[in-house]
Amino acid sequence: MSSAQSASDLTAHVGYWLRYVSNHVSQAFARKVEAHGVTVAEWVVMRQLLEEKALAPSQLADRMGMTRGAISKLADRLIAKSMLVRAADPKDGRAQTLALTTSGRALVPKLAALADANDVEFFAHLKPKDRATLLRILREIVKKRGLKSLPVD
Amino acid sequence: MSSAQSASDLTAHVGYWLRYVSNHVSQAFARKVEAHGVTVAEWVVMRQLLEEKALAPSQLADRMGMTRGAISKLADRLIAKSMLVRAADPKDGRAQTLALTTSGRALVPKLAALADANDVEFFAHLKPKDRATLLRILREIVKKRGLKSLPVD
DNA sequence: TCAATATAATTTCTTAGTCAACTAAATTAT
DNA sequence: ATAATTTAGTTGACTAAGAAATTATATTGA
Repeated sequence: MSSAQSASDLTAHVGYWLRYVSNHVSQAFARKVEAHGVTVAEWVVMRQLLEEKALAPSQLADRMGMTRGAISKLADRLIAKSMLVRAADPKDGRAQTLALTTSGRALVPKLAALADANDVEFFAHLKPKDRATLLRILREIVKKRGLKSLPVD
Repeated sequence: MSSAQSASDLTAHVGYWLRYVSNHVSQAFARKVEAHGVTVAEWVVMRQLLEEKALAPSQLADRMGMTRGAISKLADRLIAKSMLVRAADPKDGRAQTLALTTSGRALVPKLAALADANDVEFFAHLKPKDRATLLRILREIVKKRGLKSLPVD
């Protein structure tokens, strides 16, 4: 008869292992991009802007699951690093638009290579079938649970 | 001929989907425990102490992948909430030991129930075989890559 | 023995986020 | 036409973390 209260084993939870692996993967990637002077969240913004040319802060906030305040400050930092420019929207006096600078655009492929390398580092050793299954299950959860927006951190 | 620089699709990365799902799961859990006035990291500390009776801050830091400074402050908060007590180690004048109070011990099973519910919410709909495969793959990555300590957030 | 070093914990400073209050511009409704 | 409301973005107060400096105690070695 143990005196321990009931509290099921933490490691029985799928969420535990998911967070465990995910956090290690993210931290490893953070260390890689840090060498180029940007954070993971900053990288995601830059990556979005490579595809979209220019976006409103509010659109970035929605896509990334961050608040507008956070994007506002994140943009300030990237502007200070000469990676981004802020411009007034001529159509709407309230709106701003964010776009990559030339040096910002030049950095994205370098960071993308680090993202590729990080994924290889953690997942390339998986058997192709397992890797496909993992992706399928994760996408399935997103779809079934109707998850929206990428919470970057 | 597109003018876009090369930067492979973000969503091709396993790490992307892993973080996407993991962050949603963690945030959902954070909202649940918040109602009881504790954070996820605080919950993990309390959960550890239910099993171990008492631990040194340094041991908690190692297990959780947090710095000693972070544990020091986290313990302060839990002590302020009357969930934990700090005691001097009689053997070593430098050392401290952290243990649950009676109310702390009483709260753990309630939080454990929320952790169970959260896992059900996100993963119960999976086919049993998929669920088992997911767990196996995640544990395999931890083992193969020699990942240590839980980075809580 | 007692000086040098190592270890445990805390504190200070900085960073990056949230939330809520705020400012300015656009839209809606009277 | 203009008052009320909504929307876009920024700012300030606060939170929780990490890194480095600091304090106190233990251990090692000359």
